[in-house]
Amino acid sequence: MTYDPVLRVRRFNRAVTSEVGALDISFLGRGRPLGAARVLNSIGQGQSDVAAIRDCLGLDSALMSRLLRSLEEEGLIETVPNPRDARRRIARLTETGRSEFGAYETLSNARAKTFLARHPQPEELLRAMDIIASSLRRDHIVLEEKDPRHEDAKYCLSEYYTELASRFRNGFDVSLSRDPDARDMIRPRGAFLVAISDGLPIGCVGLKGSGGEVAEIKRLWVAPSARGLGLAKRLMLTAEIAARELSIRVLRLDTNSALPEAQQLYRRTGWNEIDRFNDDPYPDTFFEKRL
Amino acid sequence: MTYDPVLRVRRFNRAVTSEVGALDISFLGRGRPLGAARVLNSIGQGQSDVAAIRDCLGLDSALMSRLLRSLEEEGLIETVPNPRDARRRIARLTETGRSEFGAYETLSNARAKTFLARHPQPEELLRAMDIIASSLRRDHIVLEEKDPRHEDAKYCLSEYYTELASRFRNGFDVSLSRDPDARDMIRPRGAFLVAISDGLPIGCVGLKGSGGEVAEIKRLWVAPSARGLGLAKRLMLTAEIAARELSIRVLRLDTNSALPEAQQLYRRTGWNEIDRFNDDPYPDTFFEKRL
DNA sequence: TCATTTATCTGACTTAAGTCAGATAAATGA
DNA sequence: TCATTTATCTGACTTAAGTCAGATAAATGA
Repeated sequence: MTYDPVLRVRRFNRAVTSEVGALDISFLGRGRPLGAARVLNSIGQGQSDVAAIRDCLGLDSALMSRLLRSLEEEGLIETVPNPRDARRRIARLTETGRSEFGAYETLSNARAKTFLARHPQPEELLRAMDIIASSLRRDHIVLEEKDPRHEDAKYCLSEYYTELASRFRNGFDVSLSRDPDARDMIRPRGAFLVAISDGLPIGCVGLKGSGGEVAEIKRLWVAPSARGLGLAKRLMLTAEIAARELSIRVLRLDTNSALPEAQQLYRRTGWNEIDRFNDDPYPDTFFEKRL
Repeated sequence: MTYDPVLRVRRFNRAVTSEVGALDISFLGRGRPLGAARVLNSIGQGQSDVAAIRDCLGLDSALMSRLLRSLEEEGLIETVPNPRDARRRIARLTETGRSEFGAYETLSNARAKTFLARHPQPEELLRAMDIIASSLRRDHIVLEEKDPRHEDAKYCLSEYYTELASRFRNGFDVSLSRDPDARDMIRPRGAFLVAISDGLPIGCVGLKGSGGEVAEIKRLWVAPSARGLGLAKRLMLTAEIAARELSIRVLRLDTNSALPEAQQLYRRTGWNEIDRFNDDPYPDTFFEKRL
């Protein structure tokens, strides 16, 4: 029996909007109207092209111009013409602007911390928040190629190992598995992709090359909060594109029947089951795909 | 390994606020400023005391007065002095106002439906929304005494049976259990409490009386989305208060060791284990509490 | 009884946000 | 080359929201 979904969505909306004081990135308390604070924040976040900021905040050009002037008068930003198109302007923080932006960041972080501290079961709440954020912003998930020793990659891998440990009947110990050398997953031999959603790493895949025409797909993982969004498929296809760029002709992978949804994905996307091709203790099923 | 919770909360905030067009109960598209629409909505929702509306929407009295005038001029509401205090006023919808309020409701429902339809895995998303709404609004959960045959009570009971079926080794069939007569859970013999959070039933408990000094606690259930908020304890204590009002001196209950968190609650709140007092096939542990 | 408090209302403001027309200067493309 | 397009800016507005002081009438309580 399912309670009316429409009622549940509206209840969520009411809860979120009524707690807006705690949730909203509201730029109160620093004596500056919201509009100006939002522009300052965009610039601090790394956006510099005036037209891009205007677009992304949905501001009218007249309003945008005035907000920039007011931030300039406060000494927080400076604008210079774009050297490649003198009609356009580039905005950047001054030293004062940087410290003011930092103050907003500190305030936002503190607010998020207080918010969590006020709630029992913060871990449960966070998991739910992750699901909602990943789903709402699913069209803004970006795949970035990173060094497998990068912080975000290491986070994904550690989550991946934890998940294998909980799903394999006899657990999982990475030291018993053939852990690929990081250099085999960096160009020109291979690649390592991390899916980032609004700053949070939510998935990864490794392309482990050997220098030859055959490479392996390793470490395909999608965060529980981001499942069902088609992300695994996207990671695999992006890894295939990277493989083609590296002149790789044949891809192989090993997997375990304790991960049926992964096998289903491979079968549906042109992979064929082949004989065992290594003596790693964990996998029991092997696939190949010719590019 | 846990990713920085502060980053995750802020990511959620960005996602929710950037999707505000889909989420916010924004009163656009009916040619009326937000302030007036919010007041109309409050009145439509059943609030009538002007001061109460002002308080709950956080409006200044001057602003409130003007918003009421503008709604009156549109012919949507009428205000009359409160008969018990002629300084206060009571606002209510006119016929036109009722249909205009209905239009907002239809719009909000349609928007919620469209929102869900746009997302893959809506059930997963709804579960996460329930968790967040219950947690954010945990101080606004109300316990209401209802007829166990009421829609909300029936929903809670059906969820309760589903949960028992999944947690008991051999499933659960309510027809094999001693299902209490509804009249035994209605005053003056007993009571049935439903916990409502912003319109959604999220928990229940039954007090099954016999007309004598001994009564039973039955059907204690808390929705998965509302666990960890202390709701079970609150339901139990409220049931005890009802029992005292009905001159009940001894409470009994039966439970199953497949529900360890329930047993833990009973032991921590003054219940003592006793011998089996019925031949119901499901319970294996029995408790008593003297009031 | 009567000073004080309370709820609502009115007038006269301010502030933030936003709109619209038109100016200016640079880039674009037939 | 030169009409057209584009990005930004300025002036002159409007609208929504909100503030503050004071008025009015009813309720409250020593």
